[in-house]
Amino acid sequence: MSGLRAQKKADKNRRILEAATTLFRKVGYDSARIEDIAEMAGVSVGTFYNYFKNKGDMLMATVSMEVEEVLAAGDAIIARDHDEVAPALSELIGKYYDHSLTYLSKEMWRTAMSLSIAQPETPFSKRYTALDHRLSKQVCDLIRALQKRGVVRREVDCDAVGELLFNNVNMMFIEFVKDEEMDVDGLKAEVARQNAPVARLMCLTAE
Amino acid sequence: MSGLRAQKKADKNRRILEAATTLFRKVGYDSARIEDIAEMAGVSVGTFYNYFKNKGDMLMATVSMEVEEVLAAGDAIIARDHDEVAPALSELIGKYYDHSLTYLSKEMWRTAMSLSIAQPETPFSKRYTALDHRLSKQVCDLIRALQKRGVVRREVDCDAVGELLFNNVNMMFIEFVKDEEMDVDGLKAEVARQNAPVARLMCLTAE
DNA sequence: AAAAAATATTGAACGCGTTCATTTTTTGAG
DNA sequence: CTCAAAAAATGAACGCGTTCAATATTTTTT
Repeated sequence: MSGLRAQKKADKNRRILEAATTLFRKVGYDSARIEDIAEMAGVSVGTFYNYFKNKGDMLMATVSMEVEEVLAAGDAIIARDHDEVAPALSELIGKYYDHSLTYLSKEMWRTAMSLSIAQPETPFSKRYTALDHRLSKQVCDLIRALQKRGVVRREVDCDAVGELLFNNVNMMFIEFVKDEEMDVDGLKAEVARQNAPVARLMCLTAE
Repeated sequence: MSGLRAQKKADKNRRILEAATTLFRKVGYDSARIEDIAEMAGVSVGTFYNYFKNKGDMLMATVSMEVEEVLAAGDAIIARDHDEVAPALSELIGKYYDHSLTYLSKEMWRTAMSLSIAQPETPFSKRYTALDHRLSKQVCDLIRALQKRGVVRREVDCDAVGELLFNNVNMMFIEFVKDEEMDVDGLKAEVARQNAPVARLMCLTAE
């Protein structure tokens, strides 16, 4: 009979997570009170805190899901053969941006980023940072793949350029979520413009 | 005598600002309570809120001072003649980083950045973003100056490259303030490595 | 100078995330 | 089945940023 406790626990975990994501989407992260989440999940406030370290930790589940999916999609893009630098980059980056609002609103992204900067020692921040690094590495991998195919000059340091480009992608994403007016297409266009000179200079063909 | 009110006001403003910055430096931003700041300034909590919109707004004064100074120093660097791209970039960026901890601690930077992302509609965030854009523009100006001198290829889009490089500088600075272990020299070295390929490709001489 | 209007100060109260001592439920041994 | 120990649930209480109705002070009007 010893599965009872574990089963209840799993059930509550799921109910709380469901309630939280529902409320975050409905009223926004800030306006969703722990009390409301707990009530919707049918537990007390104290129980919420037995299951999650704090409110911010609830976001991480969603952020993780988002980024894991986009990483998988990115791998598929890298695996294909590309004959030009700029279009390959645009495709990968475009995938990041297109997918970004699938599970998270701009407000939720702002909160997640804000938390990861404000409290870098928390598990939340560390997981967030780790996901960022995997994305950065993926851009490096794309450049390297292009170099292997002879599309990118042999002497280029792929990691250096990849990190540079990704950091720009990331910073522009911050600008994007800070501005409710800005849409994904505008974002993609701006980043493509910023990438263009580097993409061009990296090419052998542009010689 | 109608100057009485204005004089009292200016005096209180100064006292509150002084108390806040003193406490921020002494015990950190989070641990400095409004109650303590108010007490040290010899006013009530309510009065604090008559002078400042909120706690975060107090940071902006310090951030502004910091960035204004660094912008002035940057202009002086750009005004000089540079014969190579990488060293010129390193000097400007190095100045940004070297100056960054003059008035603000890493924790204060984290708080400022975090606030500017979390609440983009506040005056705080808007002023912060404006300062960022001026810094970004300064990097663009440096590239343009190098291009005018014939050090950078004529066909390069200076704004595109400048924004790209600055966004990397900024993102790396976020990593820097998130990591209490990291020192300025390590930061500068990493950014120089990331810049190197782009700097090299931009050069005419590397042809 | 007194009264009225304008402006500034105040601190108790509020909202909400978080904690923790107490109570309730579950478990396994005898 | 009984009961003591372990685990989980609970909600009142706390901390701190922020608000606001009441009070005090300064300026203007007469």
